Amino acid sequence: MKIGEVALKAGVTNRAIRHYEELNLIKSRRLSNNYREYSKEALDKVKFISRARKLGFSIDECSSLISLFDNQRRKSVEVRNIAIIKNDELKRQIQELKDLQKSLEWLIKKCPGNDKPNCPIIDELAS
Amino acid sequence: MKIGEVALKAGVTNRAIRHYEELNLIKSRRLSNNYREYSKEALDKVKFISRARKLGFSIDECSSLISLFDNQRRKSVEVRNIAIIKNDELKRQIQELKDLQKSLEWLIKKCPGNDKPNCPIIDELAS
DNA sequence: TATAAGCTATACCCTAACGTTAAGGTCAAG
DNA sequence: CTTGACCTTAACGTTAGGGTATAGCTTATA
Repeated sequence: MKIGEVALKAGVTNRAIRHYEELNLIKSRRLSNNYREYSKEALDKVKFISRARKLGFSIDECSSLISLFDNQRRKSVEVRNIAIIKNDELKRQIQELKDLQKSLEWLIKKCPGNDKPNCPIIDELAS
Repeated sequence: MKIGEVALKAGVTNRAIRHYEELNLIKSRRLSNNYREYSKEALDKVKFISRARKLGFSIDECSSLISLFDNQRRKSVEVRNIAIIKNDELKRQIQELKDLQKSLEWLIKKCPGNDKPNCPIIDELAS
């Protein structure tokens, strides 16, 4: 199948697929008119990448995961380790954002939000 | 004062200051040797930007905030609106990350993490 | 006074993961 | 024959600076 169909079925853009191909995460052969032709396995990989990306994995991590996906002699602990690292990163990132959001919320509550110039948010940033 | 002193006092790099200047967030005059010379007001603005960045505001948003900071006839509601938008963005982003993290955690729990190839994480991504 | 250390300048390349033109080739339908 | 949908490559834009190279200026030390 051609790139548009793969994109549609995997729920990503044509550009993303070409990008993954540039990075050697997937492969295609060429038709006589130079159009890319993808196998069902390639489509599956694009779907795999799409899901992994949505789970927060970077392209680099997706690359590792695909190698494991391809490797029938993989050890599940290898996959699990990648996931654990990502999970820890996510937890840390969430906490950072929560702290920020709380600070911002606090400032918003203190701001009268009227027509006058006096503003605790500006004051805090300028302090 | 020169760029190094401003950087030190504001807790940012020289490069960041030059970057802010390129984007017209701050200004400097030049000494006879072409070195940048900053006023105390400029230092205050760099500090302002630094704090705003740490609160999650983009450079573009910092630019708007500085305009309001400079404007003595600003309305606090304008500042508040920018902060509210950012706060909403943060909340949404946090929720997304939380959902991701929960999904990942669930998969990690289901994975045996041993020497065998069978892996629910891979299975899920490939499903 | 000469030299080294330290600060400053401009300028170009790099990051992540594509988005977005630009400019053009291919193919089926009307 | 033309229109429109789909495909191609190439290359710049995005975010917020970091890193590096090269060179000029300043200051402290030998």
